[in-house]
Amino acid sequence: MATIFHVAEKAGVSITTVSRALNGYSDVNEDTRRRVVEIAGELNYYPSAAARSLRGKRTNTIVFAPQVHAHIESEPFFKEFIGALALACFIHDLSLLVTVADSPKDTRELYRGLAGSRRADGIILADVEPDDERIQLLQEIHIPFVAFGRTTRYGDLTYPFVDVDGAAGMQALVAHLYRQGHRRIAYFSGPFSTSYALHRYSGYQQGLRQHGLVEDARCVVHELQDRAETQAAVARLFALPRDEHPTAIVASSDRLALDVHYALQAAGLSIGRSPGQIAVTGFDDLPFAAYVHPGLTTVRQPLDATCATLLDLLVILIKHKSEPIPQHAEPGLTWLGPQQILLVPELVIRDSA
Amino acid sequence: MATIFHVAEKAGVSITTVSRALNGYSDVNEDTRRRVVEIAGELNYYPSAAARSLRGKRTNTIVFAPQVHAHIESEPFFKEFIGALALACFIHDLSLLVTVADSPKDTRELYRGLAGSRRADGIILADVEPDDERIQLLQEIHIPFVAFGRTTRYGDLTYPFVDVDGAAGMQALVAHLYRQGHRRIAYFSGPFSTSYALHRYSGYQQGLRQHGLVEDARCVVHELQDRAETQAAVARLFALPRDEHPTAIVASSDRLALDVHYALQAAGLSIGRSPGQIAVTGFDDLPFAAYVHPGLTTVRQPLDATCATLLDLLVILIKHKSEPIPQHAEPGLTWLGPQQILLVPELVIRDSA
DNA sequence: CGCTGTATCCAAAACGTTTGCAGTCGGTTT
DNA sequence: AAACCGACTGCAAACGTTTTGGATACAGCG
Repeated sequence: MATIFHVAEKAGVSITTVSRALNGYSDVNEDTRRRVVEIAGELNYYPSAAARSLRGKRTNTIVFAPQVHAHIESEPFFKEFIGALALACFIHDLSLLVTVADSPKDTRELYRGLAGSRRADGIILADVEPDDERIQLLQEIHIPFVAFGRTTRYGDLTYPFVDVDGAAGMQALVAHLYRQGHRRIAYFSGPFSTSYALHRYSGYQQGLRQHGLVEDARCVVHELQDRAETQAAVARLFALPRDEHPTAIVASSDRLALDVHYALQAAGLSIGRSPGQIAVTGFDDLPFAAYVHPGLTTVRQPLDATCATLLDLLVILIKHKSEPIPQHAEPGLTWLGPQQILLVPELVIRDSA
Repeated sequence: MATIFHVAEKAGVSITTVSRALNGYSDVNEDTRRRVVEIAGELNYYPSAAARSLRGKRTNTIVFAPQVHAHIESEPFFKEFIGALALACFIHDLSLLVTVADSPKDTRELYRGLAGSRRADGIILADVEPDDERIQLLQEIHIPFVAFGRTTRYGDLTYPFVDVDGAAGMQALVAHLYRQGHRRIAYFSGPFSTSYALHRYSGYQQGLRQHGLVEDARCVVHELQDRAETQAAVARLFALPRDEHPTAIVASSDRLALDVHYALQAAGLSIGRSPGQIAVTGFDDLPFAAYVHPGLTTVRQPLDATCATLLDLLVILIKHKSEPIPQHAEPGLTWLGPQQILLVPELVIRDSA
């Protein structure tokens, strides 16, 4: 395997010159550089990542370290997320390390190990919980990180995050349903152990208020875990007096919406936007939201933009360490704090509502 | 940040002893070891990954390097795959690097760079094409790798792979349909640019032959790309004379099956196992196969077993470099060659067939 | 008392880079 | 003529480990 020595020898220069030539320093003769570059190519030379990160203090690697098994609810979305993140990393010329740990204890240990072994320059967090202890841990450890999602008490703490405005998305959804004539809108939510579930629910509530509707406790179901529970909840809904049946069901995620979808179809109810049909909506715009019939009306999380923003922020953090961050304005993007960005999602109207 | 020197100093021993104590060598006093371990803990010491892999020749990292954008067809499955792979890596105590490249040219460069920079000990390939040039490249480069999937001419070449027996899966599916009374079984396939599509198709053909059925060219559609094409193909199927309508449609993947599902529902046709309904089957058992109504009958790719096997094989390859590989027998697992393993998939019967 | 064996420990080399500092060599300024 | 400058180039240190090949001390043995 070729090292910098081989290149230096063959080019008849010192390793210093090879290094400088390859790294684009200005103090090397243009002819020399060309020769070095050519020979490096011939020899198939690539600098050793290990040596490089040992010497310089950078690994050019970031790690995506989700809590797996935390909530099955969010799994399908995070698989999508990884894909988008990998692509964004490629664009930023970064390597992406993916780690998972089973238990919270493992997670703590994992993060410490990651930081301690200097395996990565920064961490991307996801699946943030309402009062997520990992954030404090990472701040103590002193490793650059950006979270995808907020704790609910983000007012107190300042830590960098990017989030999609779940409340705004839900409001848009409710507004859409209201325009379509719906007045009895049910809400199904997954567990409140992730913060986005809370934000989305509060968006639903705000949406109702904005249109003068009142929340009907019998039509709001929380902490839904699996399909059986969802099916039972749907059954309860339609066991209400006929004139109190909801005409639309808003679900806190696409996965849950698909469960609702299934339950309605299994119950022989028709889904859609026409009168007499039940409207169903989701959140996330997973690829499979378009695969059911009728297609699921939902809110698209701007995955590519989210990942790009996450990385932008993280890269800045890594570079500046603790210097202040420049805040530039951009459309579709709100700065909540110095390192806190909110992205607005987009309504995707299909046939289910 | 604590280094081995700090630990050594505080423990009053040399760095050699610290290293050996922490790595479980036998020639260090048990008392000393305990003290070292304790102090390492206090100091939050973790060995530098860079230094370690610079010195020892191992990174304890493997890289998953799929060809992205090659075929959208296979995307959803590979997102699932990453998740399973990450978990398997965690179990093997390996780090997982995920890289993607857009173009084949980038891919070549990416692989060379990966090997040249010694960033990882081995590579996991996926999405193997019928005549995949990457395999030759990797053999030239001389980096341990295992492919998930086969080239179609795997007879000639010997390279390590793990694959799920698509042909066997399809045969099981056809047999199941035959038992259910189906005699006119259509086949829809995605592009033949991936080898598994070929294997699955040949399994379908074998399945027909085994039951004395003959392939009807009008009922076999290849190279289906998007939903519009699928919808058109379904329409053509049911434009045939009534008594020549297929009673079942076998799709080469779940994704495609869901398109068929959608097309049938949109055409007002009923899907299911009862007489008069159209049966639909898929392949992969994506999570969403269970989310449509009726649930999709399909063939489950044993994802966890696949990833575990891939890693087992790769780890052996890394350790032995070029020594012969021990071949141990196990249920549900066939050795095609010295480093070539075939896993048998499992039929998952739901309500769509 | 010297020799061998065992249990423990350590110094130093090596891994492949990047970079601070110092050198060389023409040409230009004072 | 001396001093200086700019453009290049090279030496050697440093990054944090693991490992090789001893050292040291102490016990048992003849």
